[in-house]
Amino acid sequence: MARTDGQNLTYRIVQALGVAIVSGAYSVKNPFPIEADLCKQYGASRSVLREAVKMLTAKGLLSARPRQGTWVQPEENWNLLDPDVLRWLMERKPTYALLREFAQVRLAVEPRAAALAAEVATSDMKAAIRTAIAQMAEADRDEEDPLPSDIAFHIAVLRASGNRFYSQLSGVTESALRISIRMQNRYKGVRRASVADHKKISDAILAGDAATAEAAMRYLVQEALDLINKADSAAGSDLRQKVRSGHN
Amino acid sequence: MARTDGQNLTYRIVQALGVAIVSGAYSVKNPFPIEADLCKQYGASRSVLREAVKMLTAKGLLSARPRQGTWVQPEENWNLLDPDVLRWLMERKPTYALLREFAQVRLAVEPRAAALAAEVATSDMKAAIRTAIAQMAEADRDEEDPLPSDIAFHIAVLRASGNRFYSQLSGVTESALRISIRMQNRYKGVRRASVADHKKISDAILAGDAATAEAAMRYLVQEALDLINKADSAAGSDLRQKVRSGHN
DNA sequence: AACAAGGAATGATATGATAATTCGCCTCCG
DNA sequence: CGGAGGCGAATTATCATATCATTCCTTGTT
Repeated sequence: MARTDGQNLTYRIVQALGVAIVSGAYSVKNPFPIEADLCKQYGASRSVLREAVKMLTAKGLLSARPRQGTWVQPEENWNLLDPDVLRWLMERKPTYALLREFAQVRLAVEPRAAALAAEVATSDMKAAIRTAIAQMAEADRDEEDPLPSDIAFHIAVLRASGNRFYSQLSGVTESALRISIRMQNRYKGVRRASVADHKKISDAILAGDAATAEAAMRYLVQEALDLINKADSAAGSDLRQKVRSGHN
Repeated sequence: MARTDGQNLTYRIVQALGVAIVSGAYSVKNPFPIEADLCKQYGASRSVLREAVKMLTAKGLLSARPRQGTWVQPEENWNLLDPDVLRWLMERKPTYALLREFAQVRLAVEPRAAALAAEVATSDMKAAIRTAIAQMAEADRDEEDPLPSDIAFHIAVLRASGNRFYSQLSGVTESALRISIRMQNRYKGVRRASVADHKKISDAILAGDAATAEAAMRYLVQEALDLINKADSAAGSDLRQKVRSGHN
């Protein structure tokens, strides 16, 4: 989907400004520029620039008033659950704190989603879950990257829950899961066990066993959360480099 | 906060179009108009109109291309967790399905938030929780509307969790909670018991008892979910009139 | 010192023109 | 007859410029 994928100038500016904002590039010392300056900086007309700013305003990142200029909103007003915002944050500032908080969201939602999926999943949805598991097993056998199928599994479960908010999280989740799971997979021992753990969830869902599915998913996500906490206490809080140096 | 609160023309149009879109006003039979027509319809200039459309695009409601025009995105692409989008949906199309799905989100998140709050809440946050409970009890005694303090309580707990995503939900939640809780409160018997139930959660959080807080919150929200399911099976699926006829 | 008036900075709105994209039609060639 | 290529039109994207509205800041008056 990727609504802000840089086709046209406006979206490229949204992207650039969005990343700059969540990276903390603007502050009291370096306030957000006025329209005229931004136009010069990006070589764009006022229309384009204003439209970009409006999109960021719609995501809660900016606010503007005549004579007062445009300014970055306090972080608590950002729409963290907007796919773009979360992606910008995860790609540029994947702090342990953010990963942990996101893992807590997963811990809250994914077990419930698994339970619901066990109860209401359509055959299409079940097929998607089964496929993801099969590909995970295959990747594990062939020593390939299990990340894509791992993500596909979690997204399939969220969708299969039949809850639109949960499904929504799958979109939000994509980029966050990528970083989150990659981190988890860097521990080979954990990875091997992980395939079996995922299969257990899948089996329970396919069998319509909500309680088992919920418990198994809770175990898996709790494990991810524990790993983040462990890594956090073992290291600093900015893991940009560590994550990027992971394979692929 | 209410970013689209109708101060200027642009935001008024965002509001009007947003409501129209989520209400299903546009379809194959009645496709989304082209810029020129919308300008005429709202008596606005192209700049303003394009900026409004861009904001709705940022929220996942619209998409546009040269020569193809602007069209409404399929519902699964809407940013349901955007405060504006959810508010528009809840105010115009509060179907039982949507309320149920939202209650499931609450069921997933709020117990965890209560548990976290018990562990990490600052004294400020604890004070907010205590205040909300006190006002709830007072409203109950004086036969006033317990809705505002009820909402304040749930929001205070979400914030006290220290998890930014949970806090985020409190903003998203405000309008949804309003409809959700109002519905719950229409049953007087439930309401009376409800104050005690809330107090139990509050006490556990203030005492730092995470497990009890979590269980008590789960019970409360599960009750809300059950109520929605009960009402759903007893009635049709559009409850606009019923909710509006509730007191206040 | 308090207050009022006016100027200036900045976003909000309006208008008109041009560019880019893509769909549908038409023509011309095979 | 069919298909490829081109041409025209529709629609958004971008640019440029002008004016309005809001509000901060200065300045002057009492």
